[in-house]
Amino acid sequence: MSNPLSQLRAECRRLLEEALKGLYPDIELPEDRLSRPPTIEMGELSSSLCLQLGPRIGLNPIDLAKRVAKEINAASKRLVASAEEKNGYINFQADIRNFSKLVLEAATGDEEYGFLKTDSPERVMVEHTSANPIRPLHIGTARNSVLGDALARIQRKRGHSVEVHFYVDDMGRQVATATYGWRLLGKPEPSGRADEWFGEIYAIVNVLKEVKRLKRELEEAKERGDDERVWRINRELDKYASAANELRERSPLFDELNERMKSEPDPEVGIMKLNTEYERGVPEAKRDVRRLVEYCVRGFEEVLGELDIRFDFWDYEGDLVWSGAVEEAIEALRRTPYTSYEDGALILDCEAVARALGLKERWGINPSYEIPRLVLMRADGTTLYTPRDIAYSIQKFNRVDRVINVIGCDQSLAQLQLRIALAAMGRLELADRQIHYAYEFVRLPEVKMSGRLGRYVTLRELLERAVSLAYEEVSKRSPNLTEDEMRNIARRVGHGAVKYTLLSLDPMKVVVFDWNKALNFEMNSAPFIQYSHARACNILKRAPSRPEPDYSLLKDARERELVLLIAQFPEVFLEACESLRPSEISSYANILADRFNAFYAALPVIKAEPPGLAGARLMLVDSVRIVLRNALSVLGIEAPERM
RNA sequence: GGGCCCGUAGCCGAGCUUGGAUAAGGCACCGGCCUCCGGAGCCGGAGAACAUGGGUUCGAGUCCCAUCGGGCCCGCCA
Repeated sequence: MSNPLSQLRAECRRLLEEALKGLYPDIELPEDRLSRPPTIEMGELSSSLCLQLGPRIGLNPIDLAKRVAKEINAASKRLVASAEEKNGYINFQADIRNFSKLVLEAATGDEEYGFLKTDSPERVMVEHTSANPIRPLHIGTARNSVLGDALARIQRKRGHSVEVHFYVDDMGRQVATATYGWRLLGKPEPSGRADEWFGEIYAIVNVLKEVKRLKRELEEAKERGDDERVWRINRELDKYASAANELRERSPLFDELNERMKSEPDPEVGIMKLNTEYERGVPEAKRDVRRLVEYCVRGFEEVLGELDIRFDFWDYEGDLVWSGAVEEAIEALRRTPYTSYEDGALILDCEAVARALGLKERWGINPSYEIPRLVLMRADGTTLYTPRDIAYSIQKFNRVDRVINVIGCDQSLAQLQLRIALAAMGRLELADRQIHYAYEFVRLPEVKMSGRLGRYVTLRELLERAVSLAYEEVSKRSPNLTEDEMRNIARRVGHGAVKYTLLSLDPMKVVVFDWNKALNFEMNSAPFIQYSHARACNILKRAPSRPEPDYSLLKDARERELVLLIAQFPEVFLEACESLRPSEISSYANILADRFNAFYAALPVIKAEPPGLAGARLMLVDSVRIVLRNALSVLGIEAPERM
């Protein structure tokens, strides 16, 4: 397992130290992360050490740098060829032969090049997606899935033992609403995609129910002559009426549900009753709700499976309640000094916990911020979402050492309260080892996406469009492929494009969804990187032989740039892993593909003369191939050899 | 009202964790490139008071404070 750039770094560092200590024996050397100079012509690595040290020892930084460079050039070196002062920096030029040999042999000698293994493997859990079952997966939840999947893959490649969990939210009113509607219809088998079919039922019932409620409130407001309220309710009503129209047009279930709900006295009450029965474990409620949820969950499994995103466990919230785990957690909290009863409900004073245990300081929370209290149990004894999640967290740590929860940033407070509850129970160490990996939402250009109103671009729709677009391209560009091959490549390219688009953005930035951007197959996209990979494969396939490489001939700036980039990959992987940022890898892969294309256009490989140069360039191409493939694979994106 | 996050060319966006040289790319726009390994490509051009105002520093897109604009949260919802 090699990290060639770290070897170059170590040598530069040693040369710097020796030179400085030789000149100024008493000098103290600060940390200096050698960085890359602006252009490769200036060298492979550079140090700004003299800029820092110069003023400290009363010397012009440029003079100091010049002296140090001179010392370094006189010393004996292996990977470094020379050092040069420029603007107070010391720029190191790598020894082309030794460094290229080291890098290219490391990359081509290891199919797993770049995936540096940890010395201390841990058990890591990634919980991701965990979308509400009655809402089909859409482009917003896809961001969660793709990020979670990439994080899990990265941790796994790092050598941790990773398990991926989906938390199935079967307890909510939303699921009860869908089940209520399904029962009204006489519980027919779903037609078509189960998750989308139930999603429609949910949206329809919800919208009809809200319309009914608003109409009633409107009458009351009119009677009271509350004009402002009448106006507000009318506005709300408009919103639901237009959503109802959209649903009526889209779904054949609308009219039937509308008809049946008319004879229902109060759907709200029916839904609440079902919800309570489910929590208590009443057999009929359990049977119907579970069946519906399992249909939906299988739908999720299928779409995500298409994207090669898989889960090791599907954890049902209901099971936590029925097993007594939730009750146990609440009971443990009740025995702490931080809870009290208010109107019969059990309350956790989060602010008191934070103060008593110094949590604000520990977790960098603004000291003047007063953390809102958390209701642990309703007056009627039924449970709530966050307390159930507390019980879930405790269970998680029975299995693993570290937890990454990929959950929308709207859950930040709930996730904080959860960790505070863990701390209150004396499990501070668990709270510290649980990360809320937050991400922002994907918005549609005009309206906000809303499952409640049935407004979303489903993930399936997105994937289908991406794949069909990719198919068009493939059939145009590679008409000699068989139908099967074209379909297969279109799938990998289309899915790659969607994943890359979601991964390459900063998770904390709000995304406005745009078909053109999501289906961009040009620069800075998965297809662009995949295409570069296919080109590399093609050269290797066409090369009649592999001449003995003469690495000293890789003198062109484009070649040096590629060698350096390849050397960098292990560090990029490590950084992406430690900082939990898959976009490090996607942007790196894009740059590597970009530079490879420049190299490809300018310099011949197979026909390069002399043969030693052809051999060295073939090693370079093979290294690029391996690194591009590995970078994509750790993001969950495939790299076809042809496209 | 309080808290968290975001604000970089017409548009999209990297860089901010760990301050350092000329602020990367892409789209759109303009001009070139298939006698040579795949044009989903390459080369060149034009386009930026890094939201605003202070501060720290030899040095700030990056750190600190304030202001403005946008998103999210502050439920006995999930």
